[in-house]
Amino acid sequence: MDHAARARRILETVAAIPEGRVASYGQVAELAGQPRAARLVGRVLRDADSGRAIPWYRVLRSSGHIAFPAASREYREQEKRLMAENVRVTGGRVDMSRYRWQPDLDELLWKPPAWDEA
DNA sequence: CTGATGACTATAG
DNA sequence: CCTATAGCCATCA
Repeated sequence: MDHAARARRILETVAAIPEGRVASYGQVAELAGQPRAARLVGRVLRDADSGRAIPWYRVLRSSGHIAFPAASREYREQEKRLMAENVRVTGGRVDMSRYRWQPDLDELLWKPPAWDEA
């Protein structure tokens, strides 16, 4: 599989993340059939963000932290978009145990997070 | 070819 | 929670 194909699969995976849910770079890489290519996911998103309308903001570090510097414009943009989908972001961090996207199991027993404020 | 560089991650202290 | 280390993968000087 060449670079273009790998990038395409990564973008498809990111595009599949449902609204109100998030995934880590490593998780996206794995779901895209490329374990240990977390860094590649970041690079692909970097190269693709101009133009396409993929939900890049639904991808976070495994810790749940936004990958951009807190002072950056990207950081604020990502935080804003996530909150707009009811994804709680506190201190630049998202509770992964709560918003992590789980493809298979998910479609069956997940109910929309109309809440906020535990 | 070699070394440095990231939208990364896991493991130790 | 924080820092330090060591892997990781593609790109670039």
